[in-house]
Amino acid sequence: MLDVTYIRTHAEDVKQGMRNKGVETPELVDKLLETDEAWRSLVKETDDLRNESNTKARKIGQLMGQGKKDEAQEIIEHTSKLKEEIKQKEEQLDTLKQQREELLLRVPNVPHASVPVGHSEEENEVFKTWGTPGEPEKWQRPHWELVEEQGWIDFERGAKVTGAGFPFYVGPAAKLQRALINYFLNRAAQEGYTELQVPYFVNEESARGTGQIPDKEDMMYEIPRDEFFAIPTAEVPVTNFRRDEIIELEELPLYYTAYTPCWRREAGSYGKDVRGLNRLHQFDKVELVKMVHPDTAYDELESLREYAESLLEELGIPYRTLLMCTGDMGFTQSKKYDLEVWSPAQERWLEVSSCSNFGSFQARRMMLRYRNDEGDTEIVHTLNGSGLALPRVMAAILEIYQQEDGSIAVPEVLQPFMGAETIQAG
RNA sequence: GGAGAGAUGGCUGAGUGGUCGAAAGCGCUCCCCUGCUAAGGGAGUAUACCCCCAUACGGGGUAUCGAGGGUUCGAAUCCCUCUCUCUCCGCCA
Repeated sequence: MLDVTYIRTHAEDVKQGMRNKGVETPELVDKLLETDEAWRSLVKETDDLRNESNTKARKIGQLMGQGKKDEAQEIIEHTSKLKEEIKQKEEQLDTLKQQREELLLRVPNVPHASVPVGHSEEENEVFKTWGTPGEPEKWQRPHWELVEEQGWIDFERGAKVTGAGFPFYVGPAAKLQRALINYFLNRAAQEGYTELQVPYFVNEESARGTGQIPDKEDMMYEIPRDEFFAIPTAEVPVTNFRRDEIIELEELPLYYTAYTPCWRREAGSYGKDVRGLNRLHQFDKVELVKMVHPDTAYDELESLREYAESLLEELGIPYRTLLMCTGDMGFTQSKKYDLEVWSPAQERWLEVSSCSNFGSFQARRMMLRYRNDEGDTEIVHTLNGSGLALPRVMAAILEIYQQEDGSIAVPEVLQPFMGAETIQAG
């Protein structure tokens, strides 16, 4: 959610941002400002009436205290019309306020000046490439074939027990996954992130806070009986962790990390894109969240990106970093990088991390604030990134570190966690 | 799951229909006093929104005492619904 005052004073920038992102129509801004104007004048009228009513009530109280019942009674008789008026105004006010809110929620975040303008993923900028995306060896197999043959990941039994996209990881694959989680969490701790263990279900307010509702509620699994949502990413509980709080200046910046499973309905996905570990309904991820001073937000985005990149470099996985163009970056972000690893068997890039700056967009909706030098409250800026999403990293390892006999050379940094240098093929 | 108690400002905690956005204490900030320390005195100290004035400062108003609704001229205080917390019992990793 953007600041209305900002929209009022920078209407043209906001409209241009919308055009660049290709969402909604700029007329939305005009309609919003109109509604806002109407709402504000009605607030004034209503508050004035309420003031009158309060003044009278106070007067009555005084008179009663002095035992002047008759005089009090006289005033009381004159209040019924006022009461009715207030009630009417309040109803109108409710409607307008709601309209204003709805319009406001539909205005996307404005892209940062450094973001390339574009309409589709083709116009994303390759920001960085690391390592050599290799040609597949003739014996090198896609990860899904290998894991099925070796019994390391059991998609079929997962489908039996729950459904498609809910695999079992068995033996060495389960251990490899745990090794990655531990590695990522330990590295995040070194980097200054505070580790959180979080609820895996959230209520509607939290989903609203990070913007899954009203925009993307179809992505989430719902537990209607208890009115919970299964988290689609740890971003939701972690960012909401400090919702409705005022953070002292000295506390900033706050870095949080959490490992969680993530559940996504991924409605409408099928075909070869979702084979194996490419896309699942349940997957594991280590998430990174930053709450920072507005002045440092874009620097924090760079360091977040660099940190996520360093994980892939330490694992020896070739990757590239994309700077997302305006049309491909999403509603809530002002700037976003995607990290993609190379899958040699599929000869394609797979997204394993997305690092975003939301500016004040999320925090405003959550009333996540800090107290500045002057003691005034201001909205915190939030960022997040994956550090990293597990399945595709695992897929990359299973392919890149695959040896001719089907065994897997364990990346050096994971060996302490695995207690072995190789995962033997059976 | 059953029975009961409760939810007030950064914290503790008063307040059961009228001048209460809320006593008091603690904490915090500024000032004064004392040669440092301790003690003491004074002032200030919630959040959001609207309006005026004005790009600083300032002034006025509205709302908020867990949330939402209701009664009343007037609600922290009375009524209803919900949420959460605590105690006891049951169950349980």
